[in-house]
Amino acid sequence: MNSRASGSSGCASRAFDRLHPTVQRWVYRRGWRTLHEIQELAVEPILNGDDCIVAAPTAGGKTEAAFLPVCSAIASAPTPSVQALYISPLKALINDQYRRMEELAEDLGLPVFPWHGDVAGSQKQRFLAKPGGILMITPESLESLFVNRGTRMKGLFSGLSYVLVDELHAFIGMERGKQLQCLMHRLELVIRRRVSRIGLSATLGDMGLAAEFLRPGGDREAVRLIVSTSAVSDIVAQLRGYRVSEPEGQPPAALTSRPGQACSSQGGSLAPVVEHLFEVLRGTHNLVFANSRSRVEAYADALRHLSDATRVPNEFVPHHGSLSKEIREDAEVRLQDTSRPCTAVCTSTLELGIDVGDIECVAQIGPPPSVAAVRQRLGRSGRRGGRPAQLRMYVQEPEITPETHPQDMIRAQLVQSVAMLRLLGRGWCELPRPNQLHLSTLVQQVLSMIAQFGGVRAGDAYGALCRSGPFAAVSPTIFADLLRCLGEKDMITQSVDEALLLGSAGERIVNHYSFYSAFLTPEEFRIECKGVMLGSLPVDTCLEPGGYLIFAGRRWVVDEVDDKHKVVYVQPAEGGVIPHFGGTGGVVADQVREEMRLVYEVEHEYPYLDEGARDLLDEGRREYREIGLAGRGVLPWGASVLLFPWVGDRALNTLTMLLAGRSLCACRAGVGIEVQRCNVAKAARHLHALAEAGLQDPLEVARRVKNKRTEKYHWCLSDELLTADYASSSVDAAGAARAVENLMASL
DNA sequence: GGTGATCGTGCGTAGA
Repeated sequence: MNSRASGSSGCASRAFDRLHPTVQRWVYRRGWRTLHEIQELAVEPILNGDDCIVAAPTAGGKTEAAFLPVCSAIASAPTPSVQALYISPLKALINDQYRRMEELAEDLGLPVFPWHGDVAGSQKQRFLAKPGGILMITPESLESLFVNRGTRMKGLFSGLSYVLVDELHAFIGMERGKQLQCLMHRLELVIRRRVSRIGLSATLGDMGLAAEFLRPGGDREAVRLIVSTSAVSDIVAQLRGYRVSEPEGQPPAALTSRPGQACSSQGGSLAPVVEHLFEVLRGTHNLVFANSRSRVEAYADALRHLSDATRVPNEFVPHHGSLSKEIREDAEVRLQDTSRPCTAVCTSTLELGIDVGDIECVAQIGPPPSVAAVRQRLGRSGRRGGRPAQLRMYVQEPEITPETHPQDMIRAQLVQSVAMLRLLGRGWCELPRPNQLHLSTLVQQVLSMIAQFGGVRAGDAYGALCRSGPFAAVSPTIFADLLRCLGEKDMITQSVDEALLLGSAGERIVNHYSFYSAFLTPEEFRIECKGVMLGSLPVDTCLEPGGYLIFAGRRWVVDEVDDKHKVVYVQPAEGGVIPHFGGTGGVVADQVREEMRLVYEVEHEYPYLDEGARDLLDEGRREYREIGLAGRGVLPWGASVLLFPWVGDRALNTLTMLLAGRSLCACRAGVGIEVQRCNVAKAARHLHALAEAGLQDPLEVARRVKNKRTEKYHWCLSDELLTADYASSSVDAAGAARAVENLMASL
């Protein structure tokens, strides 16, 4: 934290005066001359006990903005129970905040307890023996307290005054976010009163939605929005375009090589981008976001190879979620070490949480997954000294041949990147989808409530979780159906006095520690070399003894595969294949596709494009016109018809399902839909019929989808409930209707 | 004969 540059004498201000004298002294001792704007603004509403959202750029002093008034309030009225509960999505963040809070809390005589999976049992016992002050915890550990200390919850939290949620945006719209809302609500139910909630966030697309998330069903206006008005530093962006012989979307598994040979990625499609990264990033500290773990491995390997070939020390390290904790921490330490340059090639692991030090430049390879992600990633650069944030984007498009599909000819990846930069410039970013049922998480919460109380009446569970709780979108009928399903799977039983109890399957699940998380993690192999754990790979990866592997930025040969213990033993080698990590595609928003159409149709120059990118954009626009897309969305293509309605992925998928439901051979093709064995007249007839039929029932659409089991407790649900859950999360009937309208208008 | 394809997060207790 820097000292504030200000000429004012001391910190005197109305807000400062309201802080506890010990907190004031702590602020003086840090050498701060003034409070940050956000800290000034937060004091009053937090001391009033209002629900608040504190939004400010990274390193903008948000944590102090919340903790200075919170500590002031609770230090004046000590109780023998937790007074402030801090909830974080990351263990690393808890460790970080604990270190930052320790001294202030000690001055105030407030105990602070970190509590997560890596915290020693003895420390947890100390808290349970003498609870008080501030508890810093993950949602999963809080869930474990409800399950294992159900009867003690009231005593532990009876004096609770504040709940703080860090990185609020990381929860909104996720299963974990629904779980968090339940935990906050169940805490209030157990102590029988409202507790002030404070959400901390850097990136929020819509403050109203964030307010609704923080206090679901409450009055949005009652949530105080405390937003920093300090200018976000300027962005210096460059978008470079490349033509490659293989499409960028090529499965990375194709990047293979034999021992002694460079990976084909070296001479192939990665080469120009790798050479440019090598040239401009060496000598400084940077982050390169490569979108997938396979690509992180491919680029880290190629950059290491180029360093070796030019006989310079390698400055490039990989960082992603499948690498071991040790390898990731090594990369983090190297990144923070100012004495020697380092560039991390990473996935979204380095997007939030961990302090990455002073970053010169953020590079993005391929179109970013969302505008929100670019915003978050950019926040990692130009943090100090008011320098503008530096963004370098790289897009690779395939050479056009007679076989090239129109979806590649219009250079959609490049145009999507431009569209996203335009939206970023306007301050827009994606919103989570509201009103999702989240039935998998509801299953978890029902089981957790039974464990908490040793049994619960169905009506009480419905009241707590749905009627007055965060599952307001769940009707009594759906809830009753869900309980019936749980009964059939022996997850729950009903006692003679009608209380719900855990069944034998339910007992087994609730009593295992894996119960506490709301999300699912696939089974994995551990990758080990000479007793050192390198990381993990999904079990469906084909690994055979003698096979080569690129992992953790190095090359290996497989020694032995231990199927029983799920371990793969490897040794250093010269050859390698980029492994496949699995995963399903992301969701592009409606606004991004609409913006793409504008980029095609409005001849605007973008000064941040390099020659290659300008060339590709010109070519994309020319092809867009030549294949007849200007003002038109239905095109003949050989024996097929292509549809380009310029809507987001949910709407596009819904329309594809509706067309398939009319016995058409429809499938997604890039940013559009391909209908095989079809002509324009036939497509027009079907579109007309869909327009006539009006808005489709999302349940009818979802019913036809086969693989709907995607979340943790989906296996407990009936087809009908799965269908309802899928419809609420993935079907966009209104969007599909809009898509049909767009296409009809262009006919 | 075949095919596409994001990431990330988390974890008790009792007993030896």
